[in-house]
Amino acid sequence: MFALIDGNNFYASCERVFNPKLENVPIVILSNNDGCIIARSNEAKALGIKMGAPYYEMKDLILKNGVKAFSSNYTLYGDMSDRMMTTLSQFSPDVEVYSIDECFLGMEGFNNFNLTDFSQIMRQTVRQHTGIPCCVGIAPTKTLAKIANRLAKKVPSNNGVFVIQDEATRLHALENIMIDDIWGIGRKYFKKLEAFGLQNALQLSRMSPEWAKAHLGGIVGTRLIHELNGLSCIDLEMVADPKKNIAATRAFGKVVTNEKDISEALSFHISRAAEKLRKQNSVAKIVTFFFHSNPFSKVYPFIRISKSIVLPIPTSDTRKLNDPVQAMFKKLFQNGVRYHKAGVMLQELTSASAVQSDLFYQSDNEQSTALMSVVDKLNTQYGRGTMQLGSSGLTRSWMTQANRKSPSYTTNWKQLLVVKTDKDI
DNA sequence: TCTGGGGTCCTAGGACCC
DNA sequence: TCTGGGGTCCTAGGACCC
Repeated sequence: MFALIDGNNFYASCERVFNPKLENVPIVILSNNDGCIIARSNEAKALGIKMGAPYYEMKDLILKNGVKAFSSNYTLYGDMSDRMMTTLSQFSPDVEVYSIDECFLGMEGFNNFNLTDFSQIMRQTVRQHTGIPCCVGIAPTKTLAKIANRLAKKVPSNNGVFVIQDEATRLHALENIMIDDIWGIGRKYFKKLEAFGLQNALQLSRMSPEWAKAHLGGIVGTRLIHELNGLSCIDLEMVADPKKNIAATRAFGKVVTNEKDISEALSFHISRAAEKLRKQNSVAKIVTFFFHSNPFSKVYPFIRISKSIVLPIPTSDTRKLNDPVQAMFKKLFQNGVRYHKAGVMLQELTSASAVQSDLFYQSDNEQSTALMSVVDKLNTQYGRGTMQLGSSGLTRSWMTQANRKSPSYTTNWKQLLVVKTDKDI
């Protein structure tokens, strides 16, 4: 059996933990650059504010209804996530942190437990330790656990918990889940399945694995049918594999036209990506950079420039990643374009401890490794950007907008919550 | 005016090997 | 007239997830 625990409206709930005035008030969280709506409280959902919608399209609705909008505060959400996962790991030795707000627990050996009561205890403990409300779904496969979680959340009488333990419950659950609510069915497959006359998960579960193989992406579809029928095909992944790609990309806070700004942005993004790279103790063989104009513009043409550079020897040294990119960038930059976004991707990552040496080029030497390690330590201790490449710039007029960000209550001494007594008021 | 960022896995087809 | 069997690697593209 698998349990899936999922924080309710996670980002919105994180904001509420430190600002109780937001309780029962509609709130939305905006994407980077305050562009799109990426999380909503139940009240905001009820107003018809759509997930992923551009903020400006929803602005009227938001102002009219007193909806509070926040820039995303990933420092806060990441730390709250850690707290939630730490709390949950007390309940089972087998933990898979699936995303910032979700975690699977292995329920092997819990046969003699009343799983519904157990789930309620988990919910209460997470709420007490972190302030985050969550729901629990338990079932014999991960896909069914996802479905159980959905029903725990959707049907109020379930009190935030749903357990699929017997055949009758499984059939009942499947019948009450629409096709597009199934884990692994996205927009395209939804359309396709609809065309076959399929509406709910029960109908899909009765299709043959061969049919699924032909119509739902081969092995993926086959697995999905089995999972719906209670045959577990997707294991718990308790140890996160190192990333195979690392990216750092951002839209600019305003239209950028000049070479220097984009050069700075690329240097800045390379520094961020290299930091992530070193954190997982990897080195990169390929660095790709790109910059482009606004793909949504109806007035200006979409222009995208990108280039992949194969490094002579894999590295995690920010300078060795940045230098060739800057050199190539100078050759590729085009004047007269209204640029919107830039980014870098690191690819073909391998372990830093197993770098193949080269007859002509030296791998990262001791000085290089030592320098990067000092940079990382200083930036951890004294804050991001304490040490940086000069080429990342200082004023950064191109920087992403975040005009509605709440304080980093749990990770920054200067932004701690201040509790006022009656006297203060 | 204004539209995010970061990932994964799978398949098909081509080129090539013995 | 008649032309095998088994495999790898790479890339582009398509789908999905949060």
